[in-house]
Amino acid sequence: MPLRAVRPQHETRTRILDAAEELFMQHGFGGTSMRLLTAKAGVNLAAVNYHFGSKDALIEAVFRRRLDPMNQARLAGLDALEARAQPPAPEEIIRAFLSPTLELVADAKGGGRNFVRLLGRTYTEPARAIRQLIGQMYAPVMDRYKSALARALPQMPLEELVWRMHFMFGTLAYTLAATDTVQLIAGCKPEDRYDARLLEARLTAFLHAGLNAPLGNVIRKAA
Amino acid sequence: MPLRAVRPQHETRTRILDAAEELFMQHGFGGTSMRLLTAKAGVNLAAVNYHFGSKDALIEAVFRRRLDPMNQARLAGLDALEARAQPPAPEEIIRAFLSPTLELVADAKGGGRNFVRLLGRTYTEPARAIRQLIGQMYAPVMDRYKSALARALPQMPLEELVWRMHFMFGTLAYTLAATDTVQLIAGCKPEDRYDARLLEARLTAFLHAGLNAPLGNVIRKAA
DNA sequence: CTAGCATTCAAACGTTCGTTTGAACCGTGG
DNA sequence: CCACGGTTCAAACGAACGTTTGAATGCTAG
Repeated sequence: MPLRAVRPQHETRTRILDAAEELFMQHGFGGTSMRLLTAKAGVNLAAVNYHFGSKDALIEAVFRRRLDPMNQARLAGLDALEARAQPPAPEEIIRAFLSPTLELVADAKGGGRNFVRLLGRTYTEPARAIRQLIGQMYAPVMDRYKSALARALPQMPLEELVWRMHFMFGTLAYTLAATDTVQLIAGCKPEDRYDARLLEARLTAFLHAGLNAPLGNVIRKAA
Repeated sequence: MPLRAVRPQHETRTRILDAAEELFMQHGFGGTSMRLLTAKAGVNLAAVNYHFGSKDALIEAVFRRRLDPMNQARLAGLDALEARAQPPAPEEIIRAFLSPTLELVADAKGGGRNFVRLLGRTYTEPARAIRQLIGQMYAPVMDRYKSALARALPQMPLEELVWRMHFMFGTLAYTLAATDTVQLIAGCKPEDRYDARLLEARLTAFLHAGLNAPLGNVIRKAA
């Protein structure tokens, strides 16, 4: 069993996944044809169906390759926080959730940045099957983080917490997608757009403040 | 010049716009075929090309019908705030921006809710032409609100303000899209999902806190 | 060396897409 | 009454799509 054949064995798969990640980010799923995709990957048109079965299965593989490790890291980060003596602060929990994503943002060469932008867009994907796929992959993570935040913020009604997590998630998703549709980011220094450390500091400050916003108005209106 | 013909004159156009709004929201632009669209609208297949010229022009018309009045209302709201004696507070500015959108959320019958969800998704639309269209329609509004917030928060660096506006916009967009990809909203009372007053209270509290988050960490990291 | 297997390849399949065509329809003004 | 402009209609157009096919290729094991 020679070793030299181990890598090239899956090289075509990897080339397809890399090309798909970038093209899906640029043009969306429907806007990326198999012909364009295989041409960019430098493989035959039939290679996608041979290696993945179908275009839909390729889409799923693109997400699984990045999202499974990312969410595992999120769970591990929470495990580490909860293993300590004192209970984790809300801000620490937010950071544990954010950092696996922001590590990908910092990874320009490996294509992680492409994937993160793709992911940000996919949260609002119309195709039901894709939304379901993402939802399934996130479900255990969201459960754990919801419980952790509920323990860290015992004074907050669970329903309000759920909404604020939703807001936080939206901020992250939109920031990552970073399509600059509303031409805001155009007004900031370009080199800051993908400075992961700076972005993390800005996001954490914003989200932590939002999560801990006073409850007064909401409770009064909800009553 | 008989009056009875004035309304039916554009009935086909309206029927197409209504059907397009709902189908684009459900299946996206690429996922909505002209045949499905015209069937739902109860018009002939060729009607879209006759009345709008092309599918792309129809997409633009769908957005112009709702977005132009919405952004005009945003500008009018800001005018009203700035016409008063004392300068407007940041929270008031946020509310002036949010309320035209939330009025559409409350409009279930007229299809405004459909449009708002469509809009939330389109901020992250891969197709460049559509993003540009939305960006153009938002540009004057964002300029005015950026200036207003900068005056209301003189101590905040402009660059930081731009990022926080970006975060705020993301929160709104994702909340409106409300695809529940991450299965969070599933955990809240269903009737609250479209209670515009409740949503406005929750959003305003969250966004106001985020906008006024302490600057310490960011400035230190940026130095 | 050869048989066997995984992979690659060019070509074609049937379907669906947005758009166009030219005739039919119909209320209105001359 | 007729003729005309705006509108609707069924039918067809060429292009692009995802997928399938069957032969060619190249490495591996016996």
